[in-house]
Amino acid sequence: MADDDSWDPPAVLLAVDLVILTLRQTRLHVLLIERGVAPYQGAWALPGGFLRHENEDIEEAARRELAEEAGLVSSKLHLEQFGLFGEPGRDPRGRVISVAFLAISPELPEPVAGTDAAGARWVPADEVLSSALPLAFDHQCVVAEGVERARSKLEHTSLATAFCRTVFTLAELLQVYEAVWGVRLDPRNFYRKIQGTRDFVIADGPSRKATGAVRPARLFRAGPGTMLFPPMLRSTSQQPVPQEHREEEVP
Amino acid sequence: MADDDSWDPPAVLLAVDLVILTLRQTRLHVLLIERGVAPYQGAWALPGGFLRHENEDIEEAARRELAEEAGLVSSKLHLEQFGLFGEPGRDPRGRVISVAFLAISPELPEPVAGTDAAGARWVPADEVLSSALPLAFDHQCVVAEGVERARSKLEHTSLATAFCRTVFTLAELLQVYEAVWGVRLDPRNFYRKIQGTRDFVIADGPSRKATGAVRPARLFRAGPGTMLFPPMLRSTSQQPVPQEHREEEVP
DNA sequence: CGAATAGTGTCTATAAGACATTATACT
DNA sequence: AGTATAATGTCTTATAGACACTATTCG
Repeated sequence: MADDDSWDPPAVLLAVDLVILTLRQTRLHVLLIERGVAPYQGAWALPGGFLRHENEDIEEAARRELAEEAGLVSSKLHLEQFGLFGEPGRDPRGRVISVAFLAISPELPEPVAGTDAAGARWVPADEVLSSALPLAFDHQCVVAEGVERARSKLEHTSLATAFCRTVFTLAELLQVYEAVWGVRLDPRNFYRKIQGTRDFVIADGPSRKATGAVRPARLFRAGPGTMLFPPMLRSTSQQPVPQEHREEEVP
Repeated sequence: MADDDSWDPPAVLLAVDLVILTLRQTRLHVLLIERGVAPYQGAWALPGGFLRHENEDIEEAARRELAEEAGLVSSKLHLEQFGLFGEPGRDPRGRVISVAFLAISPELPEPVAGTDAAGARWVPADEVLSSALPLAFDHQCVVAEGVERARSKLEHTSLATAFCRTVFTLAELLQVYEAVWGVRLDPRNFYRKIQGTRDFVIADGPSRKATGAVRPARLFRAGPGTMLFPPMLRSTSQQPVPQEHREEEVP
Protein backbone atom coordinates (compact mmCIF):
# COMPACT_ATOMS: atom_id res chain seq x y z
CA MET A 1 0.00 0.00 0.00
CA ALA A 2 1.13 3.55 -0.61
CA ASP A 3 2.97 5.31 2.12
CA ASP A 4 2.61 8.75 0.66
CA ASP A 5 -0.34 11.00 1.31
CA SER A 6 1.18 14.34 0.36
CA TRP A 7 1.00 13.57 -3.33
CA ASP A 8 -1.82 12.84 -5.68
CA PRO A 9 -1.86 9.43 -7.31
CA PRO A 10 -3.28 9.21 -10.84
CA ALA A 11 -6.76 7.81 -11.30
CA VAL A 12 -7.61 5.04 -13.73
CA LEU A 13 -10.76 3.53 -15.16
CA LEU A 14 -11.69 0.06 -14.02
CA ALA A 15 -13.38 -2.41 -16.33
CA VAL A 16 -14.26 -6.08 -16.28
CA ASP A 17 -13.89 -8.46 -19.23
CA LEU A 18 -15.64 -11.81 -19.31
CA VAL A 19 -14.39 -14.96 -20.94
CA ILE A 20 -17.51 -17.08 -21.00
CA LEU A 21 -16.79 -20.62 -22.07
CA THR A 22 -19.25 -23.30 -22.99
CA LEU A 23 -19.42 -26.47 -25.02
CA ARG A 24 -21.44 -26.61 -28.21
CA GLN A 25 -21.37 -29.68 -30.41
CA THR A 26 -18.42 -30.98 -28.40
CA ARG A 27 -16.35 -27.92 -29.22
CA LEU A 28 -15.20 -25.21 -26.87
CA HIS A 29 -16.84 -21.88 -27.61
CA VAL A 30 -16.39 -18.38 -26.25
CA LEU A 31 -19.02 -15.67 -26.20
CA LEU A 32 -18.21 -12.59 -28.26
CA ILE A 33 -19.93 -9.27 -28.81
CA GLU A 34 -19.75 -7.19 -31.96
CA ARG A 35 -19.01 -3.70 -30.83
CA GLY A 36 -21.62 -1.13 -31.80
CA VAL A 37 -19.71 1.94 -30.67
CA ALA A 38 -16.19 3.33 -30.91
CA PRO A 39 -13.49 2.42 -30.21
CA TYR A 40 -13.13 -0.71 -32.33
CA GLN A 41 -16.65 -0.25 -33.69
CA GLY A 42 -17.64 -3.31 -35.69
CA ALA A 43 -14.92 -5.47 -34.22
CA TRP A 44 -15.60 -8.55 -32.10
CA ALA A 45 -14.74 -8.32 -28.43
CA LEU A 46 -15.40 -9.89 -25.08
CA PRO A 47 -18.46 -8.83 -23.15
CA GLY A 48 -17.65 -6.53 -20.30
CA GLY A 49 -17.77 -2.97 -19.17
CA PHE A 50 -16.78 -0.31 -16.73
CA LEU A 51 -17.55 -0.26 -13.08
CA ARG A 52 -20.99 1.28 -12.62
CA HIS A 53 -20.28 3.39 -9.58
CA GLU A 54 -17.36 3.91 -7.26
CA ASN A 55 -18.59 1.47 -4.64
CA GLU A 56 -19.53 -1.42 -6.85
CA ASP A 57 -17.85 -4.69 -6.00
CA ILE A 58 -15.77 -6.02 -8.87
CA GLU A 59 -17.25 -9.49 -9.01
CA GLU A 60 -20.68 -7.93 -8.69
CA ALA A 61 -19.89 -5.81 -11.72
CA ALA A 62 -18.85 -8.92 -13.61
CA ARG A 63 -22.13 -10.64 -12.80
CA ARG A 64 -24.06 -7.53 -13.77
CA GLU A 65 -22.35 -7.33 -17.16
CA LEU A 66 -22.91 -11.02 -17.65
CA ALA A 67 -26.64 -10.44 -17.26
CA GLU A 68 -26.75 -7.22 -19.26
CA GLU A 69 -24.66 -8.23 -22.22
CA ALA A 70 -25.34 -11.92 -22.48
CA GLY A 71 -28.66 -12.33 -20.70
CA LEU A 72 -27.16 -14.89 -18.34
CA VAL A 73 -28.43 -15.16 -14.82
CA SER A 74 -25.19 -15.90 -13.09
CA SER A 75 -26.35 -17.08 -9.70
CA LYS A 76 -25.20 -20.68 -10.05
CA LEU A 77 -22.42 -19.90 -12.49
CA HIS A 78 -18.79 -20.65 -11.85
CA LEU A 79 -17.14 -17.23 -11.96
CA GLU A 80 -13.51 -16.58 -11.24
CA GLN A 81 -11.11 -13.72 -11.55
CA PHE A 82 -8.04 -14.82 -13.45
CA GLY A 83 -6.03 -11.88 -14.62
CA LEU A 84 -5.48 -8.22 -14.98
CA PHE A 85 -4.85 -6.39 -18.20
CA GLY A 86 -3.65 -2.87 -17.80
CA GLU A 87 -0.99 -1.97 -20.34
CA PRO A 88 -0.88 1.80 -20.82
CA GLY A 89 -1.81 1.79 -24.51
CA ARG A 90 -4.47 -0.91 -24.62
CA ASP A 91 -7.50 1.39 -24.69
CA PRO A 92 -7.61 4.66 -26.63
CA ARG A 93 -10.05 6.15 -24.12
CA GLY A 94 -7.41 6.48 -21.42
CA ARG A 95 -5.76 4.34 -18.79
CA VAL A 96 -8.11 1.43 -18.48
CA ILE A 97 -7.41 -1.45 -16.13
CA SER A 98 -9.38 -4.51 -16.96
CA VAL A 99 -10.09 -7.36 -14.60
CA ALA A 100 -10.61 -10.59 -16.47
CA PHE A 101 -13.17 -13.12 -15.30
CA LEU A 102 -13.68 -16.67 -16.37
CA ALA A 103 -17.18 -18.10 -16.51
CA ILE A 104 -17.89 -21.75 -17.23
CA SER A 105 -21.29 -22.94 -18.26
CA PRO A 106 -23.19 -25.87 -19.74
CA GLU A 107 -24.49 -25.42 -23.25
CA LEU A 108 -26.33 -22.14 -23.53
CA PRO A 109 -28.83 -20.71 -26.02
CA GLU A 110 -27.87 -18.22 -28.71
CA PRO A 111 -27.14 -14.89 -27.09
CA VAL A 112 -28.98 -11.70 -27.99
CA ALA A 113 -27.06 -8.52 -28.63
CA GLY A 114 -27.48 -6.05 -25.79
CA THR A 115 -27.35 -2.30 -25.90
CA ASP A 116 -24.42 -0.86 -27.85
CA ALA A 117 -23.73 -4.26 -29.35
CA ALA A 118 -24.30 -4.91 -33.03
CA GLY A 119 -24.25 -8.64 -32.49
CA ALA A 120 -23.45 -11.47 -30.14
CA ARG A 121 -22.51 -15.04 -30.86
CA TRP A 122 -20.70 -18.13 -29.73
CA VAL A 123 -17.37 -18.51 -31.50
CA PRO A 124 -15.23 -21.66 -31.46
CA ALA A 125 -12.31 -20.94 -29.18
CA ASP A 126 -9.72 -22.07 -31.73
CA GLU A 127 -10.92 -19.45 -34.20
CA VAL A 128 -9.88 -16.85 -31.68
CA LEU A 129 -6.71 -18.58 -30.50
CA SER A 130 -5.49 -19.11 -34.05
CA SER A 131 -6.13 -15.45 -34.90
CA ALA A 132 -8.59 -16.47 -37.59
CA LEU A 133 -10.95 -14.00 -35.96
CA PRO A 134 -9.06 -10.93 -34.68
CA LEU A 135 -10.50 -9.27 -31.61
CA ALA A 136 -10.62 -5.70 -30.32
CA PHE A 137 -8.17 -4.42 -27.72
CA ASP A 138 -5.92 -7.15 -26.32
CA HIS A 139 -8.86 -9.51 -26.04
CA GLN A 140 -7.15 -12.31 -27.88
CA CYS A 141 -4.60 -12.45 -25.08
CA VAL A 142 -7.39 -12.38 -22.53
CA VAL A 143 -9.13 -15.30 -24.20
CA ALA A 144 -5.87 -17.21 -24.46
CA GLU A 145 -5.14 -16.76 -20.77
CA GLY A 146 -8.69 -17.62 -19.81
CA VAL A 147 -8.68 -20.81 -21.84
CA GLU A 148 -5.33 -21.78 -20.43
CA ARG A 149 -6.67 -21.21 -16.94
CA ALA A 150 -9.63 -23.44 -17.68
CA ARG A 151 -7.35 -26.12 -19.14
CA SER A 152 -5.17 -26.00 -16.09
CA LYS A 153 -8.04 -26.12 -13.61
CA LEU A 154 -9.41 -29.18 -15.34
CA GLU A 155 -6.29 -30.98 -14.22
CA HIS A 156 -6.62 -30.64 -10.50
CA THR A 157 -10.12 -29.48 -9.75
CA SER A 158 -13.58 -30.78 -10.53
CA LEU A 159 -14.22 -27.80 -12.80
CA ALA A 160 -15.20 -30.10 -15.65
CA THR A 161 -18.58 -30.70 -14.05
CA ALA A 162 -19.30 -26.98 -14.37
CA PHE A 163 -19.47 -27.49 -18.14
CA CYS A 164 -22.16 -30.11 -17.68
CA ARG A 165 -25.80 -29.85 -16.75
CA THR A 166 -26.94 -30.98 -13.32
CA VAL A 167 -27.04 -34.62 -14.33
CA PHE A 168 -24.69 -35.94 -16.94
CA THR A 169 -23.12 -39.09 -18.26
CA LEU A 170 -19.47 -40.00 -18.03
CA ALA A 171 -19.29 -39.77 -21.82
CA GLU A 172 -20.39 -36.15 -21.58
CA LEU A 173 -17.80 -35.45 -18.91
CA LEU A 174 -15.19 -37.05 -21.12
CA GLN A 175 -16.18 -34.74 -23.96
CA VAL A 176 -15.51 -31.77 -21.72
CA TYR A 177 -11.91 -32.83 -21.28
CA GLU A 178 -11.47 -33.63 -24.95
CA ALA A 179 -12.96 -30.34 -26.08
CA VAL A 180 -11.14 -28.09 -23.65
CA TRP A 181 -7.80 -29.84 -23.89
CA GLY A 182 -8.08 -30.65 -27.57
CA VAL A 183 -6.99 -34.26 -27.11
CA ARG A 184 -8.54 -37.72 -27.32
CA LEU A 185 -8.73 -39.70 -24.10
CA ASP A 186 -9.25 -43.40 -23.67
CA PRO A 187 -12.80 -43.77 -22.30
CA ARG A 188 -11.94 -46.87 -20.32
CA ASN A 189 -9.04 -45.31 -18.46
CA PHE A 190 -11.08 -42.17 -18.05
CA TYR A 191 -13.98 -44.02 -16.43
CA ARG A 192 -11.60 -45.76 -14.09
CA LYS A 193 -9.97 -42.50 -13.12
CA ILE A 194 -13.23 -40.66 -12.52
CA GLN A 195 -14.84 -43.37 -10.47
CA GLY A 196 -11.67 -43.93 -8.50
CA THR A 197 -11.56 -40.30 -7.44
CA ARG A 198 -13.51 -39.76 -4.26
CA ASP A 199 -16.34 -37.22 -4.38
CA PHE A 200 -15.79 -36.22 -8.00
CA VAL A 201 -19.11 -37.55 -9.24
CA ILE A 202 -21.97 -39.33 -7.48
CA ALA A 203 -24.43 -41.68 -9.12
CA ASP A 204 -27.84 -40.22 -9.76
CA GLY A 205 -30.43 -42.91 -10.26
CA PRO A 206 -29.67 -45.97 -12.35
CA SER A 207 -30.26 -44.86 -15.94
CA ARG A 208 -32.37 -42.98 -18.40
CA LYS A 209 -31.90 -41.58 -21.89
CA ALA A 210 -32.34 -44.32 -24.42
CA THR A 211 -31.75 -42.33 -27.60
CA GLY A 212 -31.82 -45.03 -30.20
CA ALA A 213 -30.60 -48.55 -30.48
CA VAL A 214 -27.97 -48.12 -27.82
CA ARG A 215 -27.46 -48.95 -24.22
CA PRO A 216 -28.47 -45.99 -22.05
CA ALA A 217 -25.73 -44.42 -19.97
CA ARG A 218 -25.77 -44.10 -16.21
CA LEU A 219 -26.30 -40.66 -14.81
CA PHE A 220 -24.17 -38.72 -12.38
CA ARG A 221 -24.10 -35.35 -10.75
CA ALA A 222 -21.20 -33.34 -9.40
CA GLY A 223 -19.87 -34.59 -6.10
CA PRO A 224 -18.83 -32.49 -3.14
CA GLY A 225 -15.10 -32.72 -3.86
CA THR A 226 -13.36 -29.81 -5.52
CA MET A 227 -9.74 -30.89 -5.65
CA LEU A 228 -8.51 -33.86 -7.68
CA PHE A 229 -5.74 -35.96 -6.29
CA PRO A 230 -3.91 -37.36 -8.05
CA PRO A 231 -4.61 -34.84 -10.80
CA MET A 232 -5.83 -35.64 -14.29
CA LEU A 233 -2.85 -35.73 -16.60
CA ARG A 234 -2.85 -34.07 -19.98
CA SER A 235 0.82 -33.96 -20.76
CA THR A 236 1.69 -37.46 -21.80
CA SER A 237 0.58 -39.63 -24.63
CA GLN A 238 -2.91 -38.58 -25.66
CA GLN A 239 -3.73 -38.25 -29.32
CA PRO A 240 -4.39 -34.72 -30.53
CA VAL A 241 -7.97 -34.39 -31.64
CA PRO A 242 -8.19 -34.79 -35.44
CA GLN A 243 -8.96 -31.47 -37.11
CA GLU A 244 -11.87 -32.79 -39.13
CA HIS A 245 -14.55 -30.21 -39.72
CA ARG A 246 -17.45 -31.00 -37.47
CA GLU A 247 -20.83 -30.18 -38.94
CA GLU A 248 -22.20 -26.74 -38.15
CA GLU A 249 -25.10 -26.57 -35.78
CA VAL A 250 -28.53 -26.75 -37.35
CA PRO A 251 -30.34 -23.41 -37.31
CA MET B 1 -14.78 -3.74 -22.53
CA ALA B 2 -17.39 -1.04 -22.01
CA ASP B 3 -19.84 -0.39 -24.76
CA ASP B 4 -21.04 2.87 -23.37
CA ASP B 5 -19.39 6.17 -24.12
CA SER B 6 -22.24 8.51 -23.24
CA TRP B 7 -21.75 8.01 -19.54
CA ASP B 8 -18.86 8.69 -17.21
CA PRO B 9 -17.34 5.66 -15.51
CA PRO B 10 -16.00 6.18 -11.99
CA ALA B 11 -12.26 6.50 -11.51
CA VAL B 12 -10.28 4.46 -9.03
CA LEU B 13 -6.79 4.55 -7.59
CA LEU B 14 -4.39 1.84 -8.65
CA ALA B 15 -1.79 0.44 -6.30
CA VAL B 16 0.65 -2.46 -6.26
CA ASP B 17 1.36 -4.66 -3.25
CA LEU B 18 4.42 -6.87 -3.09
CA VAL B 19 4.71 -10.22 -1.39
CA ILE B 20 8.45 -10.70 -1.29
CA LEU B 21 9.37 -14.17 -0.14
CA THR B 22 12.77 -15.44 0.84
CA LEU B 23 14.32 -18.16 2.96
CA ARG B 24 16.17 -17.29 6.16
CA GLN B 25 17.47 -20.01 8.45
CA THR B 26 15.45 -22.55 6.48
CA ARG B 27 12.20 -20.72 7.22
CA LEU B 28 9.99 -18.87 4.80
CA HIS B 29 9.95 -15.13 5.45
CA VAL B 30 7.99 -12.26 4.00
CA LEU B 31 9.14 -8.65 3.86
CA LEU B 32 7.01 -6.23 5.85
CA ILE B 33 7.08 -2.49 6.32
CA GLU B 34 6.00 -0.62 9.42
CA ARG B 35 3.76 2.16 8.20
CA GLY B 36 4.94 5.65 9.09
CA VAL B 37 1.87 7.52 7.93
CA ALA B 38 -1.90 7.19 8.14
CA PRO B 39 -3.91 5.15 7.48
CA TYR B 40 -2.81 2.23 9.66
CA GLN B 41 0.11 4.26 10.99
CA GLY B 42 2.33 2.03 13.07
CA ALA B 43 0.89 -1.18 11.65
CA TRP B 44 2.86 -3.67 9.62
CA ALA B 45 2.00 -3.94 5.96
CA LEU B 46 3.32 -5.14 2.64
CA PRO B 47 5.59 -2.86 0.66
CA GLY B 48 3.83 -1.24 -2.24
CA GLY B 49 2.37 1.97 -3.45
CA PHE B 50 0.31 3.86 -5.94
CA LEU B 51 1.00 4.16 -9.61
CA ARG B 52 3.39 7.06 -10.10
CA HIS B 53 1.83 8.56 -13.20
CA GLU B 54 -0.98 7.65 -15.53
CA ASN B 55 1.21 5.98 -18.08
CA GLU B 56 3.33 3.87 -15.82
CA ASP B 57 3.29 0.17 -16.57
CA ILE B 58 2.01 -1.88 -13.65
CA GLU B 59 4.90 -4.32 -13.44
CA GLU B 60 7.26 -1.39 -13.82
CA ALA B 61 5.57 0.23 -10.83
CA ALA B 62 6.03 -2.96 -8.86
CA ARG B 63 9.74 -3.05 -9.65
CA ARG B 64 10.06 0.61 -8.76
CA GLU B 65 8.41 0.10 -5.37
CA LEU B 66 10.57 -2.94 -4.81
CA ALA B 67 13.64 -0.76 -5.22
CA GLU B 68 12.29 2.22 -3.29
CA GLU B 69 10.85 0.45 -0.29
CA ALA B 70 13.11 -2.53 0.06
CA GLY B 71 16.26 -1.46 -1.71
CA LEU B 72 16.10 -4.47 -4.02
CA VAL B 73 17.38 -4.22 -7.54
CA SER B 74 14.84 -6.37 -9.25
CA SER B 75 16.45 -6.99 -12.61
CA LYS B 76 17.01 -10.70 -12.15
CA LEU B 77 14.13 -11.21 -9.75
CA HIS B 78 11.23 -13.53 -10.38
CA LEU B 79 8.22 -11.20 -10.33
CA GLU B 80 4.70 -12.27 -11.04
CA GLN B 81 1.27 -10.79 -10.77
CA PHE B 82 -1.00 -13.11 -8.85
CA GLY B 83 -4.11 -11.35 -7.75
CA LEU B 84 -6.23 -8.32 -7.46
CA PHE B 85 -7.66 -6.88 -4.27
CA GLY B 86 -10.31 -4.29 -4.76
CA GLU B 87 -13.11 -4.60 -2.23
CA PRO B 88 -14.87 -1.28 -1.83
CA GLY B 89 -14.05 -0.77 1.85
CA ARG B 90 -10.49 -2.02 2.01
CA ASP B 91 -8.78 1.39 2.02
CA PRO B 92 -10.16 4.42 3.86
CA ARG B 93 -8.64 6.78 1.31
CA GLY B 94 -11.14 5.86 -1.37
CA ARG B 95 -11.64 3.15 -3.97
CA VAL B 96 -8.24 1.57 -4.23
CA ILE B 97 -7.57 -1.36 -6.49
CA SER B 98 -4.42 -3.21 -5.61
CA VAL B 99 -2.51 -5.49 -7.90
CA ALA B 100 -0.60 -8.11 -5.94
CA PHE B 101 2.84 -9.25 -7.06
CA LEU B 102 4.86 -12.17 -5.91
CA ALA B 103 8.64 -11.90 -5.76
CA ILE B 104 10.89 -14.82 -4.95
CA SER B 105 14.43 -14.33 -3.91
CA PRO B 106 17.45 -16.06 -2.37
CA GLU B 107 18.40 -15.01 1.13
CA LEU B 108 18.58 -11.24 1.33
CA PRO B 109 20.15 -8.80 3.79
CA GLU B 110 18.16 -6.94 6.42
CA PRO B 111 16.03 -4.32 4.71
CA VAL B 112 16.25 -0.62 5.52
CA ALA B 113 13.12 1.40 6.08
CA GLY B 114 12.39 3.72 3.17
CA THR B 115 10.62 7.04 3.19
CA ASP B 116 7.36 7.04 5.12
CA ALA B 117 8.24 3.73 6.70
CA ALA B 118 9.01 3.48 10.39
CA GLY B 119 10.63 0.11 9.94
CA ALA B 120 11.19 -2.83 7.67
CA ARG B 121 11.97 -6.43 8.51
CA TRP B 122 11.71 -10.03 7.44
CA VAL B 123 8.91 -11.81 9.24
CA PRO B 124 8.39 -15.58 9.30
CA ALA B 125 5.47 -16.30 7.02
CA ASP B 126 3.65 -18.41 9.59
CA GLU B 127 3.54 -15.47 12.00
CA VAL B 128 1.46 -13.68 9.42
CA LEU B 129 -0.61 -16.67 8.32
CA SER B 130 -1.48 -17.60 11.89
CA SER B 131 -2.55 -14.02 12.64
CA ALA B 132 0.10 -13.77 15.34
CA LEU B 133 1.11 -10.54 13.61
CA PRO B 134 -1.93 -8.67 12.29
CA LEU B 135 -1.38 -6.61 9.17
CA ALA B 136 -2.84 -3.40 7.79
CA PHE B 137 -5.60 -3.41 5.17
CA ASP B 138 -6.39 -6.90 3.86
CA HIS B 139 -2.72 -7.69 3.61
CA GLN B 140 -2.99 -10.92 5.52
CA CYS B 141 -5.19 -12.26 2.74
CA VAL B 142 -2.72 -11.00 0.18
CA VAL B 143 0.14 -12.80 1.91
CA ALA B 144 -1.92 -15.96 2.21
CA GLU B 145 -2.76 -15.97 -1.46
CA GLY B 146 0.80 -15.17 -2.43
CA VAL B 147 2.22 -17.97 -0.31
CA GLU B 148 -0.35 -20.37 -1.69
CA ARG B 149 0.64 -19.34 -5.19
CA ALA B 150 4.27 -20.00 -4.43
CA ARG B 151 3.42 -23.37 -2.88
CA SER B 152 1.43 -24.30 -5.92
CA LYS B 153 4.08 -23.20 -8.41
CA LEU B 154 6.66 -25.28 -6.60
CA GLU B 155 4.67 -28.32 -7.66
CA HIS B 156 4.86 -27.96 -11.40
CA THR B 157 7.48 -25.38 -12.20
CA SER B 158 11.13 -24.99 -11.40
CA LEU B 159 10.37 -21.97 -9.21
CA ALA B 160 12.26 -23.52 -6.30
CA THR B 161 15.56 -22.58 -7.90
CA ALA B 162 14.51 -18.93 -7.68
CA PHE B 163 14.87 -19.21 -3.90
CA CYS B 164 18.47 -20.37 -4.30
CA ARG B 165 21.61 -18.55 -5.25
CA THR B 166 23.15 -19.12 -8.66
CA VAL B 167 24.85 -22.32 -7.55
CA PHE B 168 23.32 -24.48 -4.91
CA THR B 169 23.34 -27.97 -3.49
CA LEU B 170 20.47 -30.41 -3.66
CA ALA B 171 20.17 -30.18 0.11
CA GLU B 172 19.55 -26.47 -0.25
CA LEU B 173 16.94 -27.07 -2.90
CA LEU B 174 15.30 -29.61 -0.64
CA GLN B 175 15.14 -27.02 2.13
CA VAL B 176 13.23 -24.72 -0.19
CA TYR B 177 10.48 -27.28 -0.58
CA GLU B 178 10.42 -28.11 3.11
CA ALA B 179 10.29 -24.46 4.15
CA VAL B 180 7.66 -23.33 1.67
CA TRP B 181 5.44 -26.38 1.98
CA GLY B 182 6.03 -26.89 5.68
CA VAL B 183 6.66 -30.61 5.32
CA ARG B 184 9.59 -33.00 5.60
CA LEU B 185 10.67 -34.78 2.46
CA ASP B 186 12.80 -37.86 2.13
CA PRO B 187 16.14 -36.64 0.75
CA ARG B 188 16.78 -39.87 -1.14
CA ASN B 189 13.52 -39.80 -3.03
CA PHE B 190 13.94 -36.09 -3.54
CA TYR B 191 17.36 -36.50 -5.13
CA ARG B 192 16.03 -39.19 -7.40
CA LYS B 193 13.11 -37.02 -8.45
CA ILE B 194 15.22 -33.93 -9.11
CA GLN B 195 17.89 -35.70 -11.09
CA GLY B 196 15.33 -37.65 -13.05
CA THR B 197 13.62 -34.47 -14.19
CA ARG B 198 15.15 -33.22 -17.41
CA ASP B 199 16.54 -29.68 -17.36
CA PHE B 200 15.57 -28.94 -13.79
CA VAL B 201 19.12 -28.62 -12.53
CA ILE B 202 22.48 -28.98 -14.24
CA ALA B 203 25.72 -29.93 -12.56
CA ASP B 204 28.12 -27.09 -11.98
CA GLY B 205 31.65 -28.37 -11.46
CA PRO B 206 32.32 -31.36 -9.27
CA SER B 207 32.30 -30.03 -5.71
CA ARG B 208 33.35 -27.36 -3.27
CA LYS B 209 32.28 -26.16 0.10
CA ALA B 210 33.85 -28.28 2.78
CA THR B 211 32.37 -26.63 5.86
CA GLY B 212 33.62 -28.95 8.54
CA ALA B 213 34.10 -32.62 8.96
CA VAL B 214 31.63 -33.53 6.28
CA ARG B 215 31.57 -34.63 2.71
CA PRO B 216 31.13 -31.62 0.45
CA ALA B 217 27.99 -31.53 -1.67
CA ARG B 218 27.92 -31.32 -5.43
CA LEU B 219 26.90 -28.06 -6.93
CA PHE B 220 24.14 -27.32 -9.38
CA ARG B 221 22.59 -24.40 -11.10
CA ALA B 222 19.11 -23.89 -12.46
CA GLY B 223 18.51 -25.71 -15.73
CA PRO B 224 16.67 -24.38 -18.76
CA GLY B 225 13.44 -26.21 -18.01
CA THR B 226 10.57 -24.34 -16.43
CA MET B 227 7.80 -26.92 -16.25
CA LEU B 228 8.02 -30.06 -14.14
CA PHE B 229 6.47 -33.21 -15.46
CA PRO B 230 5.44 -35.25 -13.63
CA PRO B 231 4.92 -32.60 -10.98
CA MET B 232 6.36 -32.70 -7.48
CA LEU B 233 3.71 -34.03 -5.14
CA ARG B 234 2.96 -32.47 -1.80
CA SER B 235 -0.36 -34.02 -1.03
CA THR B 236 0.39 -37.51 0.12
CA SER B 237 2.31 -38.85 3.03
CA GLN B 238 4.95 -36.36 3.98
CA GLN B 239 5.53 -35.56 7.62
CA PRO B 240 4.53 -32.08 8.74
CA VAL B 241 7.57 -30.17 9.83
CA PRO B 242 7.92 -30.33 13.63
CA GLN B 243 7.12 -26.99 15.22
CA GLU B 244 10.31 -26.83 17.27
CA HIS B 245 11.54 -23.34 17.80
CA ARG B 246 14.47 -22.81 15.58
CA GLU B 247 17.12 -20.49 16.97
CA GLU B 248 16.70 -16.83 16.11
CA GLU B 249 19.24 -15.39 13.76
CA VAL B 250 22.30 -13.90 15.42
CA PRO B 251 22.18 -10.10 15.46
C1' DC C 1 -29.83 -61.24 -34.07
C1' DG C 2 -27.19 -57.09 -35.35
C1' DA C 3 -25.83 -52.49 -34.35
C1' DA C 4 -24.17 -49.17 -31.38
C1' DT C 5 -22.76 -47.39 -27.26
C1' DA C 6 -21.88 -48.47 -22.05
C1' DG C 7 -19.10 -50.37 -18.78
C1' DT C 8 -15.49 -53.75 -16.65
C1' DG C 9 -11.18 -56.30 -16.45
C1' DT C 10 -6.27 -57.30 -17.27
C1' DC C 11 -1.57 -56.64 -18.25
C1' DT C 12 2.34 -53.54 -18.31
C1' DA C 13 5.18 -49.53 -17.55
C1' DT C 14 6.24 -45.68 -14.79
C1' DA C 15 6.95 -43.27 -10.86
C1' DA C 16 6.43 -42.56 -5.91
C1' DG C 17 7.08 -44.18 -0.89
C1' DA C 18 9.90 -46.59 2.37
C1' DC C 19 14.20 -47.86 3.81
C1' DA C 20 19.52 -49.67 3.89
C1' DT C 21 23.84 -49.03 2.37
C1' DT C 22 28.04 -47.04 0.62
C1' DA C 23 30.97 -42.76 -0.23
C1' DT C 24 33.65 -38.69 0.91
C1' DA C 25 35.74 -35.34 3.45
C1' DC C 26 37.35 -33.53 7.57
C1' DT C 27 39.20 -33.75 12.73
C1' DA D 1 39.44 -44.20 13.30
C1' DG D 2 35.28 -41.50 14.11
C1' DT D 3 31.82 -38.44 12.64
C1' DA D 4 28.76 -36.12 9.84
C1' DT D 5 26.71 -35.36 5.69
C1' DA D 6 26.34 -36.80 0.54
C1' DA D 7 24.77 -39.92 -2.71
C1' DT D 8 23.05 -44.36 -4.66
C1' DG D 9 20.38 -48.58 -4.78
C1' DT D 10 16.46 -51.83 -3.87
C1' DC D 11 11.97 -53.32 -2.85
C1' DT D 12 7.15 -52.36 -2.74
C1' DT D 13 3.00 -50.03 -3.97
C1' DA D 14 0.04 -46.93 -6.50
C1' DT D 15 -1.46 -45.28 -10.70
C1' DA D 16 -1.37 -44.32 -15.66
C1' DG D 17 -1.40 -46.30 -20.45
C1' DA D 18 -2.77 -49.80 -23.66
C1' DC D 19 -5.97 -52.95 -25.05
C1' DA D 20 -9.87 -56.90 -25.06
C1' DC D 21 -13.88 -58.22 -23.59
C1' DT D 22 -18.77 -58.35 -21.80
C1' DA D 23 -23.34 -55.80 -21.15
C1' DT D 24 -27.53 -53.44 -22.41
C1' DT D 25 -30.76 -51.44 -25.21
C1' DC D 26 -33.56 -51.10 -29.44
C1' DG D 27 -34.93 -52.11 -34.04
